[in-house]
Amino acid sequence: MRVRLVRRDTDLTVSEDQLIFILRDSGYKVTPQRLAICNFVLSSKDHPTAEQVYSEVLKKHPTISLNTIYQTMDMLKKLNLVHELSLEDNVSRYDPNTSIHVNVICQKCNKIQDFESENIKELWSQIVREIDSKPIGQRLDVYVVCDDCTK
Amino acid sequence: MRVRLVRRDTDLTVSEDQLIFILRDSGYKVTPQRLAICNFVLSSKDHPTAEQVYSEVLKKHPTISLNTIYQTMDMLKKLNLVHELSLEDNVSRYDPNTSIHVNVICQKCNKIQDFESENIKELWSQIVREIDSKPIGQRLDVYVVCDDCTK
DNA sequence: CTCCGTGCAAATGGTTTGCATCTTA
DNA sequence: TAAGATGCAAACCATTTGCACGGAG
Repeated sequence: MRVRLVRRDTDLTVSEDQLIFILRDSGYKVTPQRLAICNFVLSSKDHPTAEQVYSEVLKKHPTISLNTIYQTMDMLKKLNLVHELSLEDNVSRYDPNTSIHVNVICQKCNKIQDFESENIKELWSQIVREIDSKPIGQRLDVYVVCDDCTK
Repeated sequence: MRVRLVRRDTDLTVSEDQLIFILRDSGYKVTPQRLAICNFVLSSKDHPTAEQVYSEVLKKHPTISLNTIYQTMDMLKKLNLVHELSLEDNVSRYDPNTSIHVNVICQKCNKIQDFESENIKELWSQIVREIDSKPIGQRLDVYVVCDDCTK
């Protein structure tokens, strides 16, 4: 029997109030730019690159710079609110899904889809148990050719 | 009970004769530079960067260029004799172990250790079975702080 | 008022490209 | 001898750095 898998349909995004608390609590200042970047990235169902975050946030903040994007992504990484995925093109994607899941990545177009399930988490924990080390994170990729690219 | 895990102690490296056959068979010409690069990378227990391959091969081929390293690594990728691992520093490492295994990666120094076992392969195949796609590859990372960096 | 964040510009550095020369088959 | 490989140099481009100004606390 095949388990039906859904892609992250539960919304794991923190609310803006929660976010503001986390930032202040960690010693980061709350600025309109940071909020705009965080709102976009943390609610994204995609895995945007810095450039994609930039062009999106640019709509509301016409003077924002890529520098600020990178700094904010660093902050989000430190707060463990996003994971960074470096693909073979050596461009980083940012994933707001920080729970254990599988990235299904198209080898042609680099599109990424997340899959998670309790069963995957259980099986992965068995794998980790075999390895004699204290894991502080993981990355599980499956490479495919997606439907669009198969055509 | 903990399964004892060893790092790739079986030598999976193809012999030079096999390699030469594979290259010719795939339409690639056999050159001294290619053989030197392949010999080093394919027998490496490490996960060298292009720069590291370069400085190693430079000892025997003082005029070799980075260009040739990159081209040869592309060839090895196409022949599925190495996997490319892009880490968060956006520098590619090359892994001659192309069977299913876990990369144990130190977050501080980026050192990589491979772990493989039959049990891991079995558990991973169960995870893949859950995902409705035809995998053409995978990448399993566990992030740790290695012993050296803990000190 | 102080420190941190922002944004502009310049620098960095891994990787790619163009091209003339050389080598393999 | 023709197609492909090499090596030099220049280009590329994602990311980082330096720094003066501005806004948050």
